[in-house]
Amino acid sequence: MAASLPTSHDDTRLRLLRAAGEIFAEHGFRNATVRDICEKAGANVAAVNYHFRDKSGLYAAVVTHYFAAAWDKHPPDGGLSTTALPEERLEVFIRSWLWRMMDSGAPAWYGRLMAREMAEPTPAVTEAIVESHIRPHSQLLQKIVAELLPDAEPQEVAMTAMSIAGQCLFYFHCRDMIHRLGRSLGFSPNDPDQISRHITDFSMRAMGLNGAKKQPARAPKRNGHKSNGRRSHR
Amino acid sequence: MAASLPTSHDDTRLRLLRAAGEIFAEHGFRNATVRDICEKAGANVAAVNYHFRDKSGLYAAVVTHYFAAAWDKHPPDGGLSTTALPEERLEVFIRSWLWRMMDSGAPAWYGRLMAREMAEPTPAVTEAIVESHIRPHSQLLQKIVAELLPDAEPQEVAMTAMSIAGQCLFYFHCRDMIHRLGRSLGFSPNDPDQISRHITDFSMRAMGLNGAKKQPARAPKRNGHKSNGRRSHR
Amino acid sequence: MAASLPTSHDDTRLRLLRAAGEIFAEHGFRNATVRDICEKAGANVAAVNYHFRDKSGLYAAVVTHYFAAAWDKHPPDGGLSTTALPEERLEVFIRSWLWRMMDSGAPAWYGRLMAREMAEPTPAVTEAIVESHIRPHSQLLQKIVAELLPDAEPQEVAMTAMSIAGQCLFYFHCRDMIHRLGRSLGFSPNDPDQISRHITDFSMRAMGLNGAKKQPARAPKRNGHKSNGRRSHR
Amino acid sequence: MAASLPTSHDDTRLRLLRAAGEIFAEHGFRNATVRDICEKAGANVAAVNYHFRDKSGLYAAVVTHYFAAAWDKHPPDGGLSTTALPEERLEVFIRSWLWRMMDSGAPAWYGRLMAREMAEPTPAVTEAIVESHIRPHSQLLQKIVAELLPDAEPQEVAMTAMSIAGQCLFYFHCRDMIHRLGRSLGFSPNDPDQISRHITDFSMRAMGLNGAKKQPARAPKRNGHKSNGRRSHR
DNA sequence: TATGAATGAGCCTTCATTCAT
DNA sequence: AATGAATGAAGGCTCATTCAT
Repeated sequence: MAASLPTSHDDTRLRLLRAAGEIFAEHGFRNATVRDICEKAGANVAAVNYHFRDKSGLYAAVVTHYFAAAWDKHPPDGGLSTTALPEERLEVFIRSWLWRMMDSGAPAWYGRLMAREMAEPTPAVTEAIVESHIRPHSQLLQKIVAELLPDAEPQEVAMTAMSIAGQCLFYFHCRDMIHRLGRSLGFSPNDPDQISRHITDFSMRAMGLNGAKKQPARAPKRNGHKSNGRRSHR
Repeated sequence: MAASLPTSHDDTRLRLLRAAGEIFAEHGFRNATVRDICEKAGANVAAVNYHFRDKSGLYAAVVTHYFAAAWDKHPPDGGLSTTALPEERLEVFIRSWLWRMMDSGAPAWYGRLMAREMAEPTPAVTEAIVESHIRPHSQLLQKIVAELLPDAEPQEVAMTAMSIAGQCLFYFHCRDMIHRLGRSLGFSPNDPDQISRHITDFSMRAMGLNGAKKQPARAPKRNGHKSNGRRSHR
Repeated sequence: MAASLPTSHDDTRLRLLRAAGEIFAEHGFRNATVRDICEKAGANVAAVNYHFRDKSGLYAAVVTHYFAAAWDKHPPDGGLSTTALPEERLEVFIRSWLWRMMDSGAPAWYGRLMAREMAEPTPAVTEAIVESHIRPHSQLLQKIVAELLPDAEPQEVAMTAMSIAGQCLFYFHCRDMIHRLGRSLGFSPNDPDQISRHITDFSMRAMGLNGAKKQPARAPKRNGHKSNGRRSHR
Repeated sequence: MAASLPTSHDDTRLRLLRAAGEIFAEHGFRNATVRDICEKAGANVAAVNYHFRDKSGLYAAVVTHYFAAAWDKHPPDGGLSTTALPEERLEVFIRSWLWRMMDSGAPAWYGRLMAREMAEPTPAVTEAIVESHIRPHSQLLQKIVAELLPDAEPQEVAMTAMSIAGQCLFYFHCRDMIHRLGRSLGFSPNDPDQISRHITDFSMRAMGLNGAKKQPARAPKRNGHKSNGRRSHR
């Protein structure tokens, strides 16, 4: 993960990053305490200020670090060429998004951090993330939708993209609520592949593009392997 | 809004509730300070303790108060009888939800508070709200969807409901992000009626129920339901 | 207990006195809160200030009230004439003291209040109590000792009186500690009559006055009835 | 005493301990304020939290510290071997106890703190002190008495020990009252050696062991035991 | 007469940060 | 390069008291 040999300096830095990831994700920026982070990282109280200048500095480092890691593991284009069919690219876009948010692997805090950033934006950090990741992500989705709806006006494209984004984010923003309502919902969705299938189908039909995959009840042509994180992309 | 001068008849309790609404909505529970709230309310620091026992007590009171106010102003059934057509009821459901979240009238903090509650749940408060409002709301949506898709399996109904909910909440959870991305989106949605029209159409088509109501220019059948509070502005 | 018909005014006053007695005894002056007292008394928060001007005023009233009550119930001279034998008067003095401190009847807080007053004197209150009760009490003991040791110098009389007083107070000041050490002590003394017998014998012997009652193991001539508080005196 | 100017080498921790000793002794646990202590110690308000975690933590540290210091300076056995004569050991036991309580040297707050602890026990602190000091102390006294009264039943031994302990503690628990009553007492005892002589003689006679040592003018056999710290003053 | 509402001072504690080494 | 010690600014809360009715 770190380039060159990890010196003891870099080591402490990394331990802080990891500990901070967990704690920020769990408690949010304000509620997390520097002391807890340092204790978890086995470092001195002053280490944060030393390595990251600031609590905010640490936070920014953490967010960008895990954002990058998650995007690296589950890229939005899934490795597909930009010339691939838009249907395919939409499916990959949605599935990778869900995986980024629900993956419980190393970059597990990506999701929680992103949610916190949205509910309680930290100006400087948000700024950086938006420009480096979120804006391109949003534009990629709009591009795909525009290709799928060549005749639609820009505003319709934008709103369609939002409808898709909304569906994806729902499983994340409302995960606690979903879990809480679980019983009366009848089931609790936790398989990114199943969810992405539903969202893709739902959205395709809504765009009037209900091709052959109309109502297949149980994802027929996508050999139903429980996707284990490190799929083929990249 | 524009709290005007707090008259002596104006209950301190009420002034606190109002001030706390604003401040909790803006800063969240932890970040908000009792001192700020009291100053804004023109009350003593101890007033919170006296009237609400606790900072948490005040918070709970604020949330339940504004939740109730918003639901009163924009009820999810819009006054429609349960025998009304499910298409109509879905439309009303979606529109009232958006209005609750985006209305800038008196219960303007409903939305922000709800978002905060979802991102950083306050166990006791959440519990109360879920049972009194959110669970019934969720069940109402599922009931409507079930009527629209009489042949669908429960799980499909549930996921369809989530797709609809996700679209509605998106405009709320991501409002800051939408605003920030504004330029590259081409437009910034802020008319609950317009948005609700899009979501309704999008979802109806996705359900295979694309009737004659495709693109009817401007809010088609907004006959007299309660959700007419503050409509014309902007 | 109250003279004349207890008006609702006097009634509240008395309820406050009783409630304050319990709470002051249990928590001490500072730790006791006006609110708790009022709540226990079923009175308004402002009642204390209304009836007793002050928290201190209430405290003074409570202490003097229960002091007087306890002395009324267990007077130091036990009703004995000043011409009675000093041996008898010493015995009565000691026994009544222990009863005042250990009686669990109505003036049960006498003891606890007195202890608190000694450990953490409240100047104004102490002043009053000392002059009205404690100084006369101390002088009575010295007078008895002086009669028992007619040849002793004043200083020896004084120190002998203190040795007697110390023994009496021990069972009170250290009651918690005695209880705590209970197991290793082998027994835990709680019978004022038994204790007073021991102290009297111990002190008489120390004064060289070991008359016929030397080592009677089990108080022979004091018909061993479990003294039930309201004995013959007064 | 006379804290002198706190040098920078002078540990903040120690300065806090000293300041807290004085203030806790004077005002008790609740009434003492962290601010006062820190101000007196020339330290920051947060220093208490840093070094002792808590106001309670500081208190516990203070009590145990001064307890240990006082016992070190005036040990209950005075350095005597357990094979020494019980008469001697009793005398030393009593005198060291009085010195611990009345010494105005460095561990001067021992007494006041102990008194407070007894009147208003702080569960956690008391627990520790009882087991480490008080219970052994109590057992030592009982052992000595048992040797002096080889034929007595355990209960008589116990009550005799309490009579001795009561006399010792009296000069301490009631020191304010003694001072207040001073005039009518004729003298005010403040010489631990004189007092201990009286208590020893009084108790020995009460036990029927009035040997030849009646009234030997001045501290008879104070051969080299540690309890010679600050003897000559006053 | 008696009270519910409101007050302001003050307390303990937490926390990010800095300083001296 | 890195740390343990120390700081100061708040923050939530409690409490006795007062005020208007």
